Amino acid sequence: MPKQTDVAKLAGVSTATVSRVINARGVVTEEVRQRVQSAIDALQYVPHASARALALQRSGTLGAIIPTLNNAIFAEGINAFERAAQLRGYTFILAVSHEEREQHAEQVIRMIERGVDGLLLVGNDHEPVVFERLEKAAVRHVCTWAFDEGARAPNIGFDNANAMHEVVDHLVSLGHRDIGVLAGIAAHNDRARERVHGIVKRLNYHGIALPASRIVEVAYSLRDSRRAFWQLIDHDVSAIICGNDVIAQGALLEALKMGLSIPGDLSIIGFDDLELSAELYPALTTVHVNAQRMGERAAGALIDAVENKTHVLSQQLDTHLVVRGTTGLCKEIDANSPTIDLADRATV
Amino acid sequence: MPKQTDVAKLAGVSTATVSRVINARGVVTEEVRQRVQSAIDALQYVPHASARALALQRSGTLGAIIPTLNNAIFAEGINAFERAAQLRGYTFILAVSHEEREQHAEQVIRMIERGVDGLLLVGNDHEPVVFERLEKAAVRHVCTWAFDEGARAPNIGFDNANAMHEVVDHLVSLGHRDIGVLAGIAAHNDRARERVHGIVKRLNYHGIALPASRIVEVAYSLRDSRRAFWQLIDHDVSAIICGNDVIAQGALLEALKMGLSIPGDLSIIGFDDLELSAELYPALTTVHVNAQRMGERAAGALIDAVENKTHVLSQQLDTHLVVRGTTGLCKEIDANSPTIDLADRATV
DNA sequence: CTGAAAGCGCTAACAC
DNA sequence: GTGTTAGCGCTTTCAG
Repeated sequence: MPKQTDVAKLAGVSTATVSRVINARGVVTEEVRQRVQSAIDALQYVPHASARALALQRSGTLGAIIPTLNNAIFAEGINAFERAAQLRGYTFILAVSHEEREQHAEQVIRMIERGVDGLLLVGNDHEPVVFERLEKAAVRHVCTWAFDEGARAPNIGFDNANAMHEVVDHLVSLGHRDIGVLAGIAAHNDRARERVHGIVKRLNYHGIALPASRIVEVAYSLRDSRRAFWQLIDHDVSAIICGNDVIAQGALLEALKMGLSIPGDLSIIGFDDLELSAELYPALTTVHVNAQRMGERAAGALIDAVENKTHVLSQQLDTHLVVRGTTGLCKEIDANSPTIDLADRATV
Repeated sequence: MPKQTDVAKLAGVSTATVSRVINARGVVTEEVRQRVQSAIDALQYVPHASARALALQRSGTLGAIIPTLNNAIFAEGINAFERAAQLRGYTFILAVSHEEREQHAEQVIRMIERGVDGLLLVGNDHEPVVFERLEKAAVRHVCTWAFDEGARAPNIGFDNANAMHEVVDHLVSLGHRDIGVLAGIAAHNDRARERVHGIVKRLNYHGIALPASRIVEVAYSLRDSRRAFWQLIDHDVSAIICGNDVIAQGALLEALKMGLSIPGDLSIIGFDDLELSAELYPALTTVHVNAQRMGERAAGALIDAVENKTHVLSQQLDTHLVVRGTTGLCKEIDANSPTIDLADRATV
């Protein structure tokens, strides 16, 4: 592989000049610039990023550590993050933790080794050592998919608990009182915990209890969700709130398969608003999350902080309920009995 | 950030010794090893990957350039590729081309700059300059999602054309003669082209023509697929072969919505066998592709070649038709007329 | 405007 | 066994 010296020799200049041309810094005669450029083209010279990173003490890379790519919502966010990074000239390094806790701290260290300029993490639930290392190494980082006031690191995401308020309000206004939850696995996952917490809190606000037996934890997969659905159905619920759309899709598919009429017999609500959710029949009522924007914002915030030598700023994104075809009036409500008017209390 | 010199000083040894301890090469007294290790822990020393790469002339990274992450099949393959890379100690660099042709050659150069030890590409349809650069830089690479004898670079994937043979045979054996195709966009996409080519060839083998009007190109999205579905339906087909499962899911959803009975009125076949396809009702008949294995194999082959200083070996993976609920007898076939017996010709 | 030279942090001979 | 030293390819003062 040709190196800068080769280009310099061929162009009859010093390596310093070649460097100036490549990085468009300092001033170089147009004539020299062209000579260098020709040499670069002729040799198909490609600069050596590691050498550059070593001299510059900046790698020009952004990293991300995510739980999995096998969930469309993460894939979408990462897709956008990568694109934004690329547009601003940064290379993207990805690590998938595959939900394995031990991997995580290890992966953060790998990212520090690689000298990433900025790092995206998912959620706020990370071991303290993770933040210590990151701070010590002065690697800017941002926790996404969550927005908590008390978080140790900057957050770019939404309030998972609050997002559930309108979900609960919606169901309650339709007369539902017996509500079940098909939640994501809570361990090491603050998003899943916060969502359940938000549901409990808001039901409580409406004077409705949520017995533990009506909360079932399930992995984010269609198959697991279909199986878990049965555990809940036994508990005589008229509506199910799901930890995300994959779970909701599983529940919907299973409900339809067992011959239930949706939303006649049962209401179902998801979270994420995946492309598919709008296309199913009936289309899924769910909470819309703009993962693409979150990815773009995270990349932008990280890069801004790096280039302006400032701190990463938190940003709260919003979510909103998209009412579609899987939620309807609770059939156990007598049509003549007064339905609760939420107008005076439902606003947050 | 502490560097090797700091560790060396604190442990009272030379940097060479520190290096030996870290890389577990050469021999070091157990006592010294421990002293160095303590120093590393005390300082929370993290080696500098760029400096290492520069000295070693190997980066310890693997790269991948893919069209998008917003298609579960790529996400799955990349997820597996990353995992395999990580398990063998390699860092993963990802670039998404977002289907933009110009980006592509540029991205390959970025990968070379980063000094990736191995690179995964999707399909064989890349500009010659891409291969030239890669060969010149001696970066091992592999083209996935395809297996073509004549390909310039090593392939780890399946034969897209051949995969369609059993699809066609299946439909023909069910009596279908009026077949439509909802194909992926052919431009810059050899996989999409090969699939259509395989269909045409096999139909031809059965003496069935496929008029151009019955081939509709469509982007890989549910929404586009639903729209395109109408163009095909006008052409009076009894079965539709889709470029992938996303397209097939869109077609299925739209068909059900318009009140068609599936497979009674229309048969539909997909490609990829996404998790969802098995869960829909009726479940989708489709071609199973093991993207996870493909990702693992690609990473393994790349790393083997790098570490053994050999060439990357091609591997052909197989696909197979999974017959589920969206394909059935062609209703236009008179039940009494002799159905064609394929037993003697259907084997490839 | 351009060149010379030092140094980024690490590894690999080669001495000792 | 362990230390010394010379780069790996690039950028960046500092002279000129």
